[in-house]
This record gives sequence, C-alpha cells and structure tokens, in this order.
Amino acid sequence: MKKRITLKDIAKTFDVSIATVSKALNDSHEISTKTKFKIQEYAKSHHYKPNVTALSLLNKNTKTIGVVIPNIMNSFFAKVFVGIEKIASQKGYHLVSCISNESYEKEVKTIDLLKHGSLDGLIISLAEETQVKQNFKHLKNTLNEGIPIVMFDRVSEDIVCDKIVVNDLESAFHATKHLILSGCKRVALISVIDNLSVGKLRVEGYKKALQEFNIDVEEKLIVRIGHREDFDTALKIVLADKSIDGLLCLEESAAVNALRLVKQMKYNIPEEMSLACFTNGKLLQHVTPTISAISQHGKHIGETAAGMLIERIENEADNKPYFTKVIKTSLIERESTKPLK
Amino acid sequence: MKKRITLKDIAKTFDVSIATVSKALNDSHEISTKTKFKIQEYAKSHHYKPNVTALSLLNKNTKTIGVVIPNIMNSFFAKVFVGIEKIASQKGYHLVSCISNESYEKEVKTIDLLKHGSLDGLIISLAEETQVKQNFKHLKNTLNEGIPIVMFDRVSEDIVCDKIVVNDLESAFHATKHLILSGCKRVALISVIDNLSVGKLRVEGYKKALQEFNIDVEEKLIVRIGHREDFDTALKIVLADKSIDGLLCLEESAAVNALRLVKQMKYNIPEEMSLACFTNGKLLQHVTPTISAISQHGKHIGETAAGMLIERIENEADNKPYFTKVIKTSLIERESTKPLK
DNA sequence: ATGAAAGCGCTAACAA
DNA sequence: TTGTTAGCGCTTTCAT
Repeated sequence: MKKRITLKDIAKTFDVSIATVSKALNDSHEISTKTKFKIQEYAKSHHYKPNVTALSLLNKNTKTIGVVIPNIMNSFFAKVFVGIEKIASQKGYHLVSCISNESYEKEVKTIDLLKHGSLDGLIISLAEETQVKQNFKHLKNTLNEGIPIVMFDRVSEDIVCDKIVVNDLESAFHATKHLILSGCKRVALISVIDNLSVGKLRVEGYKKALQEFNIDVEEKLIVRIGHREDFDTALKIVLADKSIDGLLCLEESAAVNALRLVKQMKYNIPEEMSLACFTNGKLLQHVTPTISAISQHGKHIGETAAGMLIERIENEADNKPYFTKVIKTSLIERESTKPLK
Repeated sequence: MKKRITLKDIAKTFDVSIATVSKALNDSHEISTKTKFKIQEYAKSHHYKPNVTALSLLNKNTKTIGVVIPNIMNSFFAKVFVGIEKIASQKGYHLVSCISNESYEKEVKTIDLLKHGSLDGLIISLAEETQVKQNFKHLKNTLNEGIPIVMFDRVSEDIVCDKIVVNDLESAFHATKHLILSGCKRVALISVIDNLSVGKLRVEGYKKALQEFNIDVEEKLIVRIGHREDFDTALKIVLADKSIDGLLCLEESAAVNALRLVKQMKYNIPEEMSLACFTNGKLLQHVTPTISAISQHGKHIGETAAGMLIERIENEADNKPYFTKVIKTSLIERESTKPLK
C-alpha cells in the first residue's frame, strides 16, 4: 500500500513547518508567493489531497448523510433515492445508505452504528416493523445528539423533525371519486400495507369518497391482506361478489397481481372492472391493459428531502421550526379505468 | 446540539486520566475491577459511544465501502446493490453509494472525493461513458493508493483487480442456440448497449451459436440502436423482413419494447416470433406474453463482490493474486419462446 | 493500578 | 513571512 502523501511529508521535503504547508495550500496571504508556488506545485504533482477523516475530526462534520430505506427494489423508494443522490452529490455530500428490509432491528442497528461521528444528518422512511412496534427511541436519541432527521413517506407524529409526505388521504379520496364518477358502483380496496401509516390514511381517503357520494362503507370491501396470507385466495373470496366493479389497490404489486386474477376471471377491463393503484412504477405501463396510477413523484420527494436536510445541517443555528411538506400526487389515467364523461 | 460525551468528559467526572478511561472501557486488565466497574456503568448510563471518526484517523480504516453503480432504476444493478448491502452490513461495513448515471465525469468526481481517507475499498460497475472513453486513470490512481477495487459486470482488462462477471458470451451462445433448437430459422439481435463490454461479448456469443449451426452471420440482423435513435423506427425497419422469427434482446427494456411492437404487428408469439433477453427483471414476468430471460443472479453477484472486497481489505498482507470470478447465468423459459422438443 | 506523552492529519490562534 | 502550540477524540507505549 503506497502511503498517501501528507502535509508532514511536504513539510519535510521543503524543510518548513507543517503549518506553513497548510497555509500555503490554502493560499493564505501570510505565505510568500514564492513559497506558496513551490509548495502548491509539489503538492499537485504528488497528488496531495487532504485526509477527509482528519478534517472531519477537526470540523465535526463529515459531509455525509445517512439514508435508510425499507426496500430498494420498490420503485418508489428507488426513485426517492435517485432524488436524494442527485441533490446530495450536487451539494458535496456523500450518502451512506442502508436498506432496512422492513426490519426494526436492522434499522436500529444501522442508525446506532452510523450516528457516532460519521453522520451530519439522516433521511429515513420507517421500516414496516418499526411502524408496527411504534418504538422510536433510536430516532429520538439521534435527534438528541443534535443530528437532524428528515423523514419521508412513512413518518410518525411521535418524532419531531422535518417531514415530507404525499397527501395520501386526499389522493385516495380523489382516486376513489374518479372511479365512482367514471361509473363504478361498488369499489373495493385492496391493502397489503395496512400496517403502515400511509396505508391507514389511504383507507380513510377511500371511505371519505364513498361518504361524499352517500355510499355505505362496507368493511368487507376493505380487503387487508397480511404477508402470511395468500394474496390470490384472499382476493378471490372478495371477487366472488360479482357486483364489485372497481378496485383501488394501495400499491403497485397488489395491482399487478389483482390484474392477473381479474383477467383470469374473464372480466372486461375497464368496462366490467376498473383498476387504479398507488405508486407509479414501470410495471403498470407494461402490463396489458395498462393500469391507472397515482404518482407520488418519488424523485421530487428525494430531492426535497435532501434539500431540507442539507439546509438544516448547514444552518443549524437558525433553529427554524420543524416543517412537514406535503407533495401533491397526480392521477395518471391509463387503460384500466374508464374516462370521465 | 447536545454534545456527545467523550472520554475526556468521563475522565473529568472521576478525576482520572483519559488513558485510564480508555483502558477501563476496553476492559483492560491494567485497570482495577472497581474503577472499571464504575467507569463502565457511568459510560453506559450516559450512552457513551466512541467517535468513529477519531478511530478512523487512528486506525486508518473507515469500515466503509464505496459502491458506484450506473443506474439504480435498473433491476440488475438494484439486485446487486441488495446483495452488496447484505454482506457489507453483516460484516460491519457501511456503504457509501453513488449513482454514476452513466456519466464519466460523475464517476471520476465521486471516486476522487471518496478515496481520500473515507474508504477502505470500492465496488464499481463502469459507467457507459467510461467504457466508451476507455479512460481509467481514476481507478488506477485509487488502486495505487492502496485502495482495493472489485469490479463487476462492466469491467475492463486495463484495470488489474478482482472482478466478477457473468459468462456473457456463453449465455448469449446458449440462448441463441435455444432459439434455433426451438425452431427459429432467422434470429436477429437487438442491442442498445453496444458501447458496453458486456454488449460486445453477447454479440460474440450470438455469432458463435449461428456458426455452430452453419448459419451465415448477417450483419443486418445485428441491430445496434444508439440512445439518440428512435428504438421503434429502427426495429420496424428490421422487422420489415418477415422471415425473421426470433429476437435476442441484450437487455430488459429493449425486450419489453420489442414485444410491444411485435404484438402491434400481429405476430403470434412464440410460434411466428420468439423472444428472449438478458436481465431477469420483474417486468418480464408481468407482460403478456411473459418473456424468457437470462438471469444474471444479481444479488449473488453483489454478495460475492462484497465478500471478495472485504476479504481483500482485511487480509491486505496476503497479497493474493487478483481473481476474476465468473457467475453462471440461467435461462428462464417463459411464454415468449417455444419449448424444446 | 494509573498516568503522561506521543501520534493519527489537519487547522488556527498566537509568537517570533 | 514563518513557526510553535494546542487541540479534534482516541489508543498505545512507556513510565510511575
């Protein structure tokens, strides 16, 4: 291992003090032009670069942001990550990333590991298990140590920090309303994320829309499917009720699976069965028929999150009040829903 | 910002030296049981955790691996990332990740930034632009500074380090052979990645298979489509030749797009037109008909890469010869190809 | 059993 | 204009 060159090495070469070299390289006016020149030349030709660890220790900042994401194979989170990465790298921050895999333990472990001196801030969307457990000590500790946090999507009211969410309730309200206005008489809701804050909000929005049209909320039309249960079986039971003519799925994979089943059952889509879902992933544009979706603008969420966090990190002193930013979703109409007249 | 507690603080509390506290917390036998006990208790109750930056500076390691990936929205790279993350976190390493976005400049910039003291090793798949430019100074410098690199998938012979690739040539050979054996008379190849090392190898494999069956290689059946060109137009021109009855696509998105066009043209799939492609993403299982694919086992590649790198980092002294590991792909047959008799 | 001192690589206040 | 010193938080010899 060829050792990297340090200030000390340069100092020895020119028989000057380390401080002189430091100042010369920082172009200090205290140093003579001649000395500066020769030192800078030498440093450049020897590829001197300051050791960032030493600088971190000195400045107590690491120009590093931690990103904790439940699952990178989920297109929403992947998009958010892209957004975060874009802004962070623009502003000269590194990303230390962890995939919590929906596990509380992994989330806690990483954050614990990260927060001790290697992190200026944290961006996180809670693991499912964490939202179930409702145990947020690890995050509260992090905040207590002065490390700012920005939460997105899966957030918790218990944690006082900046947040970015979409208007889940309103989006579900809007999508349900759209289904009804397009002619659906009985809309069922399919949730495999009833453990999540966002899942619950979406159910609320669905109910609200029904109420607006004076349609009774039937609990049996709200299908909550756990990880252990068999999705196909659960859905088939519901679809035994032939009067159902609309499906609101709370995320992408449920929609794609539901589509497969509905096609199997020989429904005409969208005439006899309409489908809409949350999260606008690639899949939805490529299945047949294509599925209408609520886009959460993941990349934008990521960019906003990184922006807010870096703002917070670099203007710590300001002590601005914490803020929750709501990103508006958009409904993208495709073949699985009837157009409004 | 509540300051984190340091050894100094503890030392002051008990009126002992910093060294004593350090030893006590490391359970040194040099320290009396009594002293150790009270110091450890105090540290625990005050949530003392050593500052990792200070330790990094001291130990010259950061327990951090850099990961440079061209595009995280690509399911192959996402899978690799998951694999890397799994092993790295198991072994106590953090991941600093960068999305190069296929840009040479971004790749160079990040690596330059990262390598100065904040990285024990690097895992990278080259950006497209880097493979075009064939300029690898940034990587050679990194190696020269003693930072080990593991390259995967898009590698270069110019860089002497550990590598992980799939048997691209052989896989294309096998897939083409499969198409021919299943009855295809004229197989075309669609590449939107002809700039990449892997793209070139796959073309070789395709040619080799034709030769094995004494079929003339027709250059016009090898369709190379650049980013600027319109995929649909280019493909339609080729498909004007109605005798083509098989398509080997070098990656997922080309296959999905080709499928769409072929369906538009009212071909029966797979009878009149068979389709197979590289990279086994989710999309392929959800389109109609489903598309046969060559799985590169991305997660396994990631796991292997992380394993090799950490091995290298932790046993630097061993100076083992560099090694290129070849991961065997598997062909997953779906509806877009005819079964072999 | 405990402490002093040096050092990891760097910056900055203060001296010379 | 240059150098000395102290210090960021920690470990590790080498005294005591």
